[in-house]
Amino acid sequence: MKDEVDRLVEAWHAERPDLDVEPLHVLSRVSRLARHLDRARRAVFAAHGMESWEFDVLTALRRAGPPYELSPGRLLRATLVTSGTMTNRIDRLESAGLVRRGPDPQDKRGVLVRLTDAGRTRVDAAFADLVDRERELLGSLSPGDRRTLANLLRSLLVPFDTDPAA
Amino acid sequence: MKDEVDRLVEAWHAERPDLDVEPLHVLSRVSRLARHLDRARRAVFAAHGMESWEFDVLTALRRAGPPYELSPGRLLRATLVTSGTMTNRIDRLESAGLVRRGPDPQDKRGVLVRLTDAGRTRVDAAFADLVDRERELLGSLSPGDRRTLANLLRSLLVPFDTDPAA
DNA sequence: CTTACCTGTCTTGACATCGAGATATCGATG
DNA sequence: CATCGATATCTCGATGTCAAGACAGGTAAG
Repeated sequence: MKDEVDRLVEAWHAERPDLDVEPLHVLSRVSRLARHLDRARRAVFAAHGMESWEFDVLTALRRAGPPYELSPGRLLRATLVTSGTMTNRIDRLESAGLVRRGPDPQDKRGVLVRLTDAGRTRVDAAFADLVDRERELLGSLSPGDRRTLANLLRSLLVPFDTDPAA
Repeated sequence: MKDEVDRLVEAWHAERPDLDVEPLHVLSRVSRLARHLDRARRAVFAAHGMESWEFDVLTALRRAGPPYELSPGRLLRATLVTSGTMTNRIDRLESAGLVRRGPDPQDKRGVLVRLTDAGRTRVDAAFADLVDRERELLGSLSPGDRRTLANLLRSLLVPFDTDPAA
């Protein structure tokens, strides 16, 4: 069974036989799969009247555990967006009543963003549906394959997660 | 060795012990890796005075082989963007002299976008550097691991590439 | 205690993308 | 050959994101 990336690599091989394009087999698939995943997730969130970016921020707070509170700095590192983007996201989530901003008692420059009860209810429902949908998408893989895949991906990810300059 | 996703899964397990969050081990890694990859690619393209979106379009044309010509419709399906986005991209690439629009002799509704010589030179140089950089990023994996990883990713990708509704 | 640098958050301006709709043409059907 | 749905491309308005910089508060060294 071939996918689009197989066709892509064949085309490159024909056009640039001087190059070894083997890395594309892994990394182009990662990018394309991520793109498809985004769409699938968007569909799940839409059923909860939620956007992907809202989900990203709310889950980061939810994962933190009680009192569901993180600084904007920690949120932007958790979601891999810039500070300007995070300010904008928090503004809108606050308007929607899903989070609330408060001062950081330890650092007068700082702010703490806390999940409201309404926010927690919303994110819990959406997350449960998301995990279900993702399990479907993994349906073609055996449990052993899933572990193998996760381990291989981890070894690619570790350099990025340990060295922010990579 | 743990990565951010291991920490993420542990946090979810502590907060939502009622859910089986095992799918995240694979799919969250795919998304996060794709995000890091985007940044790495951006850095490579910047060395060629090129943006990621330019590269995406130009490589699609380059891969097509002589005469390096595709319709906007084929280009948008190859790059997974909407038609409005593709119109905008072609406009700017045409202004930059990297592609040229012409009529489709077979279909009066249609347009054919062709790579100029300048465009071909630019994309060939950037692509060679990109493959080199990607090979570095795969450095931690043995050739066998790379094949395994590529095969597992393919099996996740096939449903999307065969059934556009997925 | 004060100078100089670093950190955390927010502001601003530019811009690429999306989504819906408009227009023109194709192709199949009767 | 007329009709009608499908297809190809483009237009337009709204919006989320980024990059760079502003600003206030922290932090360490002299």
